[in-house]
Amino acid sequence: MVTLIIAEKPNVARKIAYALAEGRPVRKTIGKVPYYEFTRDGKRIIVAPAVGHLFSLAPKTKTYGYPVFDIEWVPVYVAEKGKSYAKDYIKALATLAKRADEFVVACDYDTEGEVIGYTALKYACGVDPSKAKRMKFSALTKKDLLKAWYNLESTINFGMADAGIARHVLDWYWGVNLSRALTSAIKRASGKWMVLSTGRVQGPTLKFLVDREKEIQNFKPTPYWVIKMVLEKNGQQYTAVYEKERILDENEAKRIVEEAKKGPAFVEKVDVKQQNRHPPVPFDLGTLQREAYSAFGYSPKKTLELAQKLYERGLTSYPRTSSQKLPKNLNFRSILQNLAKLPEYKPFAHELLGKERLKPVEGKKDDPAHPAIYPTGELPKPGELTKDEANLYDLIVRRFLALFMEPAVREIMKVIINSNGHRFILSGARTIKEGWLKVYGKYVKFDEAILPAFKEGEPVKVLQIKREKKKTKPPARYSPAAVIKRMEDLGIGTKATRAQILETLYSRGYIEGKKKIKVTPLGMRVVEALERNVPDIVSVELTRAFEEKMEEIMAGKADKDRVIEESKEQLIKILQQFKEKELDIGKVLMETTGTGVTTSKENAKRAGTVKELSETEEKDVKKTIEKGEKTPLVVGKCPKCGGDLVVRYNRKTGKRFVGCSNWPKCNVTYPLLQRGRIIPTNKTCCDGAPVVKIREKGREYEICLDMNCKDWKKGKK
DNA sequence: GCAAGGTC
Repeated sequence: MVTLIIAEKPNVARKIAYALAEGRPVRKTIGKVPYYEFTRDGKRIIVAPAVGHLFSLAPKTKTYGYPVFDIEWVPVYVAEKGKSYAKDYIKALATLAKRADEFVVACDYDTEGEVIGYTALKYACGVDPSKAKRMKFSALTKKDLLKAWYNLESTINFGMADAGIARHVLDWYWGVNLSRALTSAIKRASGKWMVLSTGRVQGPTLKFLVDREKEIQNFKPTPYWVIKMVLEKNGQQYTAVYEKERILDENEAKRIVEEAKKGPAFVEKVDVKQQNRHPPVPFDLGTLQREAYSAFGYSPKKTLELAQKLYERGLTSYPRTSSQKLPKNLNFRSILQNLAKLPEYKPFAHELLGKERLKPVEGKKDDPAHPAIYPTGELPKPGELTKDEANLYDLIVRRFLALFMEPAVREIMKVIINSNGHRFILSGARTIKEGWLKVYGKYVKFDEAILPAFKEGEPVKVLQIKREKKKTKPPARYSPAAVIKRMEDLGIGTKATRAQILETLYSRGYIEGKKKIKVTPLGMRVVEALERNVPDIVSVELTRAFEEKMEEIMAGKADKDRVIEESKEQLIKILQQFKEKELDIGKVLMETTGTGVTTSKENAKRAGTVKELSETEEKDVKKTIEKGEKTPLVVGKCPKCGGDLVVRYNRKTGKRFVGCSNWPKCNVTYPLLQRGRIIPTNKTCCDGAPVVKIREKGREYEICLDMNCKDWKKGKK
């Protein structure tokens, strides 16, 4: 009797073997693939790894046309270039399977893990997946793994496997067919062979970049005035700003300056507050990618590659994680003792080792498969790391050290100066206790604006009061790190794929610019063509729909094959229509000459149907505004233009929503629940989105108006 | 030669 345990990856196979073995497991290899042999309770056990997906979907016949739905599972190295390493792993599993009579899947307990286990059993081991058992664990500790071993599930989770398989097939159907359709369209119009692509994640990602591009192209700067007061105290000059930060009317600005100049100016109020700033949370991959971008300018892809290298050298933990929590049983002291051997970390590590209790801060996000990224305590040898690797290592180590340190204390000072009835605000801020900034201040900067002491009622020596003309600025272009964040917020892609998908958009020629991403005319046209003909593929709703289907399959409420069949029927219709218009679509895609600057109206015109809808909608909103709702309810400030966010009603549907008072100059809107009374709260959440209180019969709750808010469900309590 | 998802 020999049991073969299949792990998701080599590193996990090793951990499982060491956890389950009585004594030391024996490490052996087949080719380059390591596996482990040992006994437990008299039972002979082998643990062998997959390396992620060993099998992938591929068309049965090698034709280049579309639609194509006839696909099958093949080894990854057959379907994709550069995956030859997988060959040895499949071979090793096949060999070991011959020696085994019992099979246990021990991949990550999620849909992808279930697919990895299922396909490995079926296609590498040549066994019936329904004969295999399942080890189910959420941490790779000895305790958890032993518990999982003694409480084996009698089968793998077929609901999960089916949901995962459906996800693979649906992504393939939509992505490959529409990519072929786009490629074919441009070929027919231009005669040129040029690979175009789209998919469930690429589509919406390119779409939000295009939306931003259009906002920038259509942006009309409006002038505004800022009034400043230059004053002197103890021989030093300071600048206070008028309480209303933006004045849209020049005459009003002039008047305020003239009146304020008359004086006398005195200190009306001094407000000094202390604020605790807690250390930042442990790194999940997305947060690390953003921080490395802001600290070193590394692209998300580069950061993942560097983190992978550090992980392979054993210096830091597994990087593809969405957790912001450290393992509960991690030996913090021993890691700190090791880090103390490096002179740059010695003082911080020693300070922490002097503490009685080491309690790191943790973030909200969690990941069943892996903890947050932390230094293992293994140290790099001198000269072992490249400059980039050393930078990232330093970032990870300092973040780790910061987690255990005291909060920083900031003093925030606000001096209100009154001059002839007009108020100016002089703001100061300084760090009065460094806390964790000692170790991490290198990577995060707080403003230091130190003010002298002011007394309420004291006269102020004003040197100058002036108005400055400014212009509103268009919204900023996305950086690669900001794209990853937006994808995270939208819930598209995964921590391991987002960076790669962004690279794909670059390589297709849809976007350009290393730090400030600009959509190329081609990228604009691709979104136009898709929006007009296959709006689903540029909408995040496709992901939502897939997720719903997968939930149903997992719960046994839907049948995998039925779901696949429905998607196929839907696609057949879409692709047929696309094919009929292929030449025209190709011509649109070719219109990539000129400045690339088009108005949204022009784009809408080109895109056809979109135009009609949006114009009537626009009119409706306009009428609603013109009609003048009686003093609309203000629920907050517009995060984009500073206007008022007010409750509005769609004329046609009567439904309420929140919009910016500067419409149509500003297009910020938020959806609103249709029930209950709206009560403003003065609070904001996601990127300045207002939080409102909803009062219904018998209950009330606060809610962030950003639908993608992570606390949405929680806030609803 | 196209997707998105694992992992090296």
